[in-house]
Amino acid sequence: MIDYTMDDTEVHASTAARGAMAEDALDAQIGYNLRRASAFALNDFAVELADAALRPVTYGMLALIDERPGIRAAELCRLLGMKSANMAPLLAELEERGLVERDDHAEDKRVRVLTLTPAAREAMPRWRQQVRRHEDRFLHRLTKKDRATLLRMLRLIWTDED
Amino acid sequence: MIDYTMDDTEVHASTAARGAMAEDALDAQIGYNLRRASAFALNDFAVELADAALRPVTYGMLALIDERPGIRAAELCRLLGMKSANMAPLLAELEERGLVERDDHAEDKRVRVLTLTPAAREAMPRWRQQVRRHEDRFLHRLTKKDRATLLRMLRLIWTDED
DNA sequence: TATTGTTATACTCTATAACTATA
DNA sequence: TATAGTTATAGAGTATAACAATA
Repeated sequence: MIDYTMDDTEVHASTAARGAMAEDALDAQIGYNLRRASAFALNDFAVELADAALRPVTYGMLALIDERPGIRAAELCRLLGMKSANMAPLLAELEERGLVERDDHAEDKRVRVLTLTPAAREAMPRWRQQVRRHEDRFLHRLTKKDRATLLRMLRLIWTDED
Repeated sequence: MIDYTMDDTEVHASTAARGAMAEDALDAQIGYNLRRASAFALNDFAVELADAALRPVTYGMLALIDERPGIRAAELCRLLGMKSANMAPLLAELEERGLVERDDHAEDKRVRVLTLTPAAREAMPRWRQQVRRHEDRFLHRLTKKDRATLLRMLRLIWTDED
């Protein structure tokens, strides 16, 4: 059993003097550190995928369409936690760039069915490799075991399953 | 030496068919899950602190000024990872709302020295309690030990120390 | 009536550039 | 020259509202 109790000497003098707990320090808040870590990773992603002109959101869309070819736009929204109002212009951009195809559904005329173009399918392995490099870079201080633990905990935060 | 080979049974059929590794699945990427978890927490923060009209960024500013009264604006920027160009209007907003005081530095006339107003100092304990409630809510599926581990790993991602 | 997808619009956060006042 | 702070502006992400077409 590991003891994670905060050492009182780590409490900033001025906060302790006013009775605020170490638990309340901004540095001790997971939400704050989650936001900083996410911002750090987003920034690193932008650097690594700059030449591909892919941002985390657009890469996520491509990756999921590649994993589930023929997926509906509404389903893509649901899986990525996006509003369809925000998805529409991004799909238009990816279609314009020749990466995504939007086809009519056979039975339901409201539905748009999504697939990657051959060009995008061909590029995906290289983009995936860049993402792997990006992850290895911003996670370089975490062991493989750490990373698996982190992944599990992050999923516990935002998903309902497991 | 640890074996990091992915179990083939976890590979989604359609991706495995095209030779993509499970490691490459969007769901398996820490960056993606970090972004989703952070977005989830940000949203929950907004709900909990809506009545106080505080967002994560403005709360962070108040919390740090409270921890380090008399801090310089430039130092606040550095600690929070913000550009001074973005900090300025937020400080103006908080001053306008009677929460922050901006005073001239005694020796260096360029510097603005920041303190909480008595009203803000009085309100901080309630806001801190709301933040604790928020953290307990979005982290309810993580044990205390999990949370300490998560905190450590998030810091390893975005900070240089430790 | 409900769902799919779209357009329009607004807000927050972040980024760069240009500027001033001061060191 | 360099630093502290400000203003202006633009981009990316996300939110709601309103709408047309279809189920």
